[in-house]
Amino acid sequence: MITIKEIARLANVSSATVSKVINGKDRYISEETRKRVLEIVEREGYIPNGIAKSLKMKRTKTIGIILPDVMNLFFSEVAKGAEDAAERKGYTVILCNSDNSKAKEGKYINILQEKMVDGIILTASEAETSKYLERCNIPMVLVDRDLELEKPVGRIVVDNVEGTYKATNYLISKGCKSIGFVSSQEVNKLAKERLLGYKKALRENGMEIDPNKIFLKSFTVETGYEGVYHLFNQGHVDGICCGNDLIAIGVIQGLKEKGISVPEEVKIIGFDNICIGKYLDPPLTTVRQPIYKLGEEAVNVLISIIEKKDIEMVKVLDTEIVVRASA
Amino acid sequence: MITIKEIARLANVSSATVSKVINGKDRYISEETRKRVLEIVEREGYIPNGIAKSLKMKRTKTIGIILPDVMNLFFSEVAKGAEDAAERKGYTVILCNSDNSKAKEGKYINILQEKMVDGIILTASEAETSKYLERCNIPMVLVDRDLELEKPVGRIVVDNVEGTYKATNYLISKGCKSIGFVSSQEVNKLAKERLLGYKKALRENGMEIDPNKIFLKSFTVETGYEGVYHLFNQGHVDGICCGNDLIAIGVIQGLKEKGISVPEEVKIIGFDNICIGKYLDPPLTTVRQPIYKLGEEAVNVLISIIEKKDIEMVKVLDTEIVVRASA
DNA sequence: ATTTCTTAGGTAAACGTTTACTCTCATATT
DNA sequence: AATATGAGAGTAAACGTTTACCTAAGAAAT
Repeated sequence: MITIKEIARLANVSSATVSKVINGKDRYISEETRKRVLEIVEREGYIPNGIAKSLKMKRTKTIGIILPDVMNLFFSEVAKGAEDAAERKGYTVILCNSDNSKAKEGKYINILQEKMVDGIILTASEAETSKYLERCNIPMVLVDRDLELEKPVGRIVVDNVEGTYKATNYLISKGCKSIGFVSSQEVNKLAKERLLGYKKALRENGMEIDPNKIFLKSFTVETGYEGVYHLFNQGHVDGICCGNDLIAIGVIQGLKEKGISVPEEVKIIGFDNICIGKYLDPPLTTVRQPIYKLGEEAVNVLISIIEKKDIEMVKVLDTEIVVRASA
Repeated sequence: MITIKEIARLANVSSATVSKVINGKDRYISEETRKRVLEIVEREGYIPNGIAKSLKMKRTKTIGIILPDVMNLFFSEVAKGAEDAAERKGYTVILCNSDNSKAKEGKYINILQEKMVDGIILTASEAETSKYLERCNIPMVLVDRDLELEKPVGRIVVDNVEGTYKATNYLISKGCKSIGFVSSQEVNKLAKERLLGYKKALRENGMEIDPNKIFLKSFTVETGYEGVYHLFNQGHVDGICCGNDLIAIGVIQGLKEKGISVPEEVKIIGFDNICIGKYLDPPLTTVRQPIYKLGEEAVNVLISIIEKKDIEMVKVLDTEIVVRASA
């Protein structure tokens, strides 16, 4: 690899001059020299060594994004939103899959610090701990899954209570009298909030909260599938509010197996609006989260923190019901 | 941030000694000194500066992965496979979405070179060019979409001709007499090969190749949807071989709208076996590619090249028909 | 008694940039 | 005539590591 010194030698100038030309700090460089240097840079195919630059400048123009699993439709959309926004601002992103493991999450936080990333976007793993996080002094933005932390971090979330509250109310407005809830266990704030919204809606409508109609395991298709069997063993429902769309997929599958028609016998509403929802059968009615924007805003806020523009650190994005055919 | 020099000062040794201890090159370090240094490292929460290390060592333990779009179920699985494999080998991955744009792809190749990644995994954008690529002298592995290149690169692909050949034969074995093909335009080798396999199967079975039964646009749900209308305007088919699963999703949706039943009236087979296929209605019969493994092997081969173990540079992975309900 | 080997650890260059200073003219100002 | 200003470019330190080479001292071998 050819270096700046080599270019300098070929152009008969000092490396300082080459550096200035390349970086546009050419106020005191003659047009002639500038041209000559640029020509040689072009001809030799010189590519600046970003590592050396980062060492000197103490910034890498790189951010890390830690999320449970990019194969998950939700997180891949967050990742895309984040990467797109980063690219627009001249940053590059390192992708880290935590597989919902605290250990892996901690390991990555460490690696990212070693790699001197300028900031980190984190969708925390499910179990709530913050040991690793508190002692990391790189700018950080939490997205989707919020967390109680001492240190100041950005947060991009939606109002989850409101989301399931609206969803449940929607089912009620459609005439459901007995509504079940299938979601993840209350291991984190997000899961707690979604359960809360469901209960709140029932309570406000004078409907009984029946533990037998609540099935909590994890945010997966399998949970939805199991949930159906659980709910229908315990009795009967005519509507199911799902903790997310993956669960809704499993629920619909389970109901099909049981020969129960959606939405005629049981109405289903999901949460997230993942991109595949509209191709399901029936197309999924759901609570839309602006997933892509979640990633985008996370990067915007993170870069504001990095570049020390001060800006609102917390953004609560809006949810909205997307009516399709499942409810 | 505390540096190695600071640690050295606190431990009353030279920074060389600290470096040796940290990196386990401690053959000539007394146990006493080793302990003392390690304790101070721990106590002070020292994190090595990977950038400085990379500059000196001329390697970053980072690889770049360029793919069209992580939001696409296929590529997100490739990405996951790649990231998992990289993590196991102590590498970190920079994620780049090309959005199928040559310009963006070229830009990223450049950025990755500046960031001094040790290697690049590339799923080329659709249009075939290699200008940028030929002049990049970083180890590279092509995955999924193969490309003619002068320079030596790794390649991880499946036999696409065989894939659609098997798929079409499967439809024929199920009694289809008139088989359509909906796929992407022949902009790259992959698309060409898939079309070839379809034609080959028809030819070998003495069936006519009818251009009206072939609709080529892009590898998207929309193309599948449009394809149905195109095919049924031109006449009638009783089986459709799809260039990938996303197209199959669109095809099924289009057929539903037309009130045509799958698989009774028209049988559908996809390609890829994306994770959502089994939850479709009807569950999608498809040609399975080992998508996750594609990413995994890409990283394995790439790292072998980087670390100069020599190894087979080209891997052709197997496909297999996954029978579900759509055909 | 001299040489050689081994253990323990230090010195300082090098990796490829950026940038605060410095230097030299030439021109403008007093 | 002396001084200030500005254009144009160079010098060298610094960023935080790693590592080839050096030193010193004690043990072992000759």
